[in-house]
Amino acid sequence: MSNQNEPDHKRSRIQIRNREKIIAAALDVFSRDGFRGATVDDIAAAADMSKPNLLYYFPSKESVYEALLKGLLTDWLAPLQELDADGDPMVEIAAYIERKIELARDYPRESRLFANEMLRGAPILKDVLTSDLKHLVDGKATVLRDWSNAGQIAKVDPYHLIFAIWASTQHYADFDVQVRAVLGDDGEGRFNDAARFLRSLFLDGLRPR
Amino acid sequence: MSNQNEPDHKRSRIQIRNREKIIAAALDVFSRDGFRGATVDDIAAAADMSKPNLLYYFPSKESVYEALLKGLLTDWLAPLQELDADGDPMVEIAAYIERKIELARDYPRESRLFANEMLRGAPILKDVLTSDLKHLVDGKATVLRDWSNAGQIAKVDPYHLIFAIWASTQHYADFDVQVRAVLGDDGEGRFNDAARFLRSLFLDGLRPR
DNA sequence: TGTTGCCTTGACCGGATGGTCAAATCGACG
DNA sequence: CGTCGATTTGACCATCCGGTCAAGGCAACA
Repeated sequence: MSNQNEPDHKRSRIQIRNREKIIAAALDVFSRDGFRGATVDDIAAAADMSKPNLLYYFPSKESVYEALLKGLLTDWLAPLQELDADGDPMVEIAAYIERKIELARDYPRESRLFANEMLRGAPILKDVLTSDLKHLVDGKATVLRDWSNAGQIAKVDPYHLIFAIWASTQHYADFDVQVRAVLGDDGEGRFNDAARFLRSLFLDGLRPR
Repeated sequence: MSNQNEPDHKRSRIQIRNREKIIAAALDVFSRDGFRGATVDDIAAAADMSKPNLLYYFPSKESVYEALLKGLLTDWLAPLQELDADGDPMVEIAAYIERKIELARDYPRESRLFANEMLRGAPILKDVLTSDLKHLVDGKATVLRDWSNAGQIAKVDPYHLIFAIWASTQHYADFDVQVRAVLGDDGEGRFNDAARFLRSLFLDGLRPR
C-alpha cells in the first residue's frame, strides 16, 4: 500500500527514506500491540535505528501514529470510493465485497490498526470520521438508495448495508485468531470460502422482490 | 450480566463483595482503555479502594483481567448456545440475530473487551477459543448444515454464516464511534434499524432456493 | 585538508506504573 | 473489654518509557 502523506518537498533523500522506514515499522508494531502497547524503542528497533534517531524524524510517538493512520486512510477507503453509481448494482456490490475481502487478506495489519483506533474511541481520527468518512458514506448511501428506489436492489437501509459489508469482511483480519481457532489453520482457504459465502448472502439478500 | 467464576466457597462476605466490585470496575476500565492502557490505580479508583487493597484480592493486573474475561465468557456465548436445533430454522436464526444486537446495545463494554482481547491475539483466551468456543461452533454449524441439507435454508457455509452474524452485530458495539460519526447521535435508533436490516438481509439471503 | 551542516546515538531525566511491605485499623468472638 | 485474624493503606521500590541533550560521525564542498 502506498503511503505519501505530507508533501515531500523540502525533504532530503535520507529523510524521505527514513520516514518511510519508520512508518513501515510503525505499522508492524502499532497493529500488533496497539497504540498504548507499542513503544518507541520497539518501532525504532523494527526500523533498524536508535530511538533518538526516530525522534529526530518525528517529534513524538503520537505523531508517528497519526502520520501512519492518515497516510493509509485514502487507500483504506478506496474500495468504497470505487463503487460506481453507473455500474450494474449487483455487480458493483459483489465487486465491493470482493475488494474488501482481498483487503482483509492482503492488508490485515492495516485493518487491525484501524480497528484498534476505533476501539479506543478514535481520538486521532474522530474528525476525519465525521467529515471525510461521513461524506463518502453519505454519497454512496445515496447511490444505494437510488438503486433501491429504482427497484434494482431490495429496499434496505443503505447505511446499515455498508456497515454490514465492512463488519463481515474486516472480521477476517481483526478477529483472525478467533477465526483460526474455530476453522483451524487453513492457509488462505478461509478467504475464498468467506468471499463465496458473503457474495451469496448479500446478492440473494438484496435481490429485489 | 452475571459473573461468578471461581467457587465462592471459602470466601467471606467481604471478599465476595470486593471481588465483585473490582471485576465490575475492571470491566469499565479495561473495555475503555484496553489491557495495556488500563492501570491498576484506575481500576482501584473505579472500585473505590486503594491499589494495595485491590492487589490483596487479586495477585496482579493480569489476574483481574483473566477473571473478568472468563467470568463473562458463558454469558457472552449464551445467545449462540440457545440456537435450537429443533426450532424453525428461520425463526431461530432471526432470534439469534436479535439477541446479538441486543447484546451489542445493552453490553457494549463486554463486546469491546472481547474485541480488544482478539485484536491482541487472544493471549489469555486462546486456549478457550480452540476448545470451548470451537466445540460450541462446531455443534451449531452442524445444526445449520443439517438445515441446509434438509432444504430449510439455503446451502451456505455454516461457519461463515456464524462469523457474519457475529461481525455484523458486534460491529455496533466495537465500532460505535464510527457508526455514530456516520449516522449522527441518534439515541438508540440505530439498533432498531440495524436489527431490521440484518433480519431482512439474512432471512432473504438464506431463503432456500 | 578544513569547514559546515545534516545525521546519529549513548547517556540521562522525570513521570508513570505494577507490585511489595510493614504498620495500622477493623470486626467477630470469647 | 481483649485478642487475633482479616482487611486496609501510606510509603516505597524497580522498571519501563517517552522524550531531551550534548557530543560525535559523516558527507559535501571549498
